[in-house]
Amino acid sequence: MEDFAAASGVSRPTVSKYFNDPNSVRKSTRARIEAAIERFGYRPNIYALNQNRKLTKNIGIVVPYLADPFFAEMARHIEAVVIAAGYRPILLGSHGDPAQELENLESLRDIRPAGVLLAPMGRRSDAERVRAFCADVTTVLFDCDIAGAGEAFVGSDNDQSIGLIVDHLCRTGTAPAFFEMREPANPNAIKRRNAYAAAMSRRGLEPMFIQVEGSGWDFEEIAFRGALRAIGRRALPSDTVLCSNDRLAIGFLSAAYERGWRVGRGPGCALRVAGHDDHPFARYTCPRLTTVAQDYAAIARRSAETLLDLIRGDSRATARETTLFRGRLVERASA
Amino acid sequence: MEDFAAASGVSRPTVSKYFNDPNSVRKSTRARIEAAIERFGYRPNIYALNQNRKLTKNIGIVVPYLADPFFAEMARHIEAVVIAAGYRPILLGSHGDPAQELENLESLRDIRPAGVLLAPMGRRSDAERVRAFCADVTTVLFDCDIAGAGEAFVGSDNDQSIGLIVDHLCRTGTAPAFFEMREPANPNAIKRRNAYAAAMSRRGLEPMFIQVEGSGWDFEEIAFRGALRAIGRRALPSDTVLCSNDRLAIGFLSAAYERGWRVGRGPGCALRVAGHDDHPFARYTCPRLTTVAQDYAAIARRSAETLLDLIRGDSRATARETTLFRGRLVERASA
DNA sequence: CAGAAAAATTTACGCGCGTTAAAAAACTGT
DNA sequence: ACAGTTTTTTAACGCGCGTAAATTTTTCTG
Repeated sequence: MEDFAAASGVSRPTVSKYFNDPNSVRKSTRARIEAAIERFGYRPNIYALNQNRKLTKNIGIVVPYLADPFFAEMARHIEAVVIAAGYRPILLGSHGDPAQELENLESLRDIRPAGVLLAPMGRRSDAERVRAFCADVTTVLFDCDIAGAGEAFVGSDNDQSIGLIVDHLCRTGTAPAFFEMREPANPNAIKRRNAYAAAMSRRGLEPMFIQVEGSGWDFEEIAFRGALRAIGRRALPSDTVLCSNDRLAIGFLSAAYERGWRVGRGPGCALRVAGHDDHPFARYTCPRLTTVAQDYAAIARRSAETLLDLIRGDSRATARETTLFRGRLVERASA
Repeated sequence: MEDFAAASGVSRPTVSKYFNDPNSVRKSTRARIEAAIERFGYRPNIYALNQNRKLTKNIGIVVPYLADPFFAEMARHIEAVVIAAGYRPILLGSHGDPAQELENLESLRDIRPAGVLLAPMGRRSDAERVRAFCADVTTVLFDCDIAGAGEAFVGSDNDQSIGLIVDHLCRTGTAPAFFEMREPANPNAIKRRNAYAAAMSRRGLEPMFIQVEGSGWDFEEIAFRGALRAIGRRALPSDTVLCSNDRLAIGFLSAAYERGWRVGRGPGCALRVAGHDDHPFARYTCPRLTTVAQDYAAIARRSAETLLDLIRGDSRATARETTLFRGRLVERASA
């Protein structure tokens, strides 16, 4: 920057000032600096720069698993909002590993982020240390909540969304059985399980569970194997199956097809299958998956804007806020 | 670090030395430092640290689109290799935007990476400026080649893999038509098109193309719409369709199902569909997708190790090397 | 125990910047 | 052309570290 300043005939502090806000310097000097940029292609080192700024423009985004299109999509939305607000997103995936999650948070400290948007891994997260991080860095959680961590939480209203789809399924056919992992790593899964049970109870019906074994992030495979066995044993308690999430539904549909069970609501269909989330691939399953959409855009926008408000100091000191967005029924062919 | 050194009763340069290589200090001082780490949880700031190291341990990884599970999966493999080698991966996705691709490369400069692994976006990439970057930073390309850019390229042998699947399809039924985007952004698509034409020619057959319109990264949607129309018009030149990649195949299968065309090779099937890549979701389509697998692990390993060799100076000055891995036929139910 | 070798300390500079305060220069209106 | 108001420059310090050379301390060898 020293050399660049000399080359552009301006002092270094002025150049620094320019990069901090081009409008803070006189038009004539701005022109000189910009001409020099054109000539030499100089740009300040963002990391050296962040070392001294009192407030950086860095926003960390941490998701549990980038190879899951749900999180990839969510991250994509959030990054767009963050960039539009003039901040700099740093996206980190934790590969489904709680240790990596902590490592990601710790490494974020080094860039002194203005704030962090964190989708925790869930039950496997080290809640204690996540809370400790949130105490130091302004953080907003999304998708998955950890009690007492972060300044706010933005997610989906599982009660409402599960109610919605159970409603739809009951209205259009047999009451659904609930297909899920026996020991899900995600608190949302627990909430959905309970929401399902409650929805059934409201109708005076006994909840029916199909629980499959498995752990890790290979949900489709877990569901595929589990469904294959359940269908093989003819152990389905209902001809309608509500899967705890779309990735499980994708595996389930694949298994049903494999077994020759026609899925859908038309005549000749043996089974109805529904999911939850409106996963990017849900529209291309066979048949196309009926599901309840999480509002990716709204969750992304709200969580990012909540964080930005906190950073800007517009809404300090208020109590921890929880925002739950309603799901939207996406009626396709599978149920 | 100053304070930490004082607290642990050791000088700062020694602490610095310790973090550079714990074995370079005496056992007794190592113990004192580690005790202090235990007590205070100190860790050096990775960015400040990289500012002065002559050689950093940073490896940049840039892929065109993280929301595409193919790249997410590839990145996952590469990160694992890089970490295992004791380096620090920095993963950046370009959101399908050439400008973002350049921005990612430029921002990588700021962390002075030891090297970069780049999967270029393809024809839309700014080849000139990518080459300029590669001239400054040791770079290995993977998945998609740009002539003259980087020290090496690692990818798939499209000739071999397309030959393999065409072979399989011809041996087990009708010769395939080739389903693709009319103007693909990816050079691999062009190679596959040519490989298909060549494979057909070798058999004395006329190549048959089904080309759909569309641009961007929403391949499934493009294929879905295109296939819907092609099937609707009964414009399929063959009862066997080879898709240029699995994402197109996923869309195609969805459209075929929608139209009530049974896909597979058994009796009662109207259509066979095959893909290319062994996309993470290819095993869960209905029917499960026959495809030719790219060797994710091998490509990841080879590209990372080629880069690391270059960094370590084991193999400088040699000519630009191109490594193509063979595809592996994955015979599932769809063809 | 002396002497040699190894390790640690001291001192100092550098990376690429932000930031501040005081001094100098460049503009504004008249 | 002048006082008054921006803007810029100068000078200096700081961030959190790596690194190098010279010096001192510790440890090892016999």
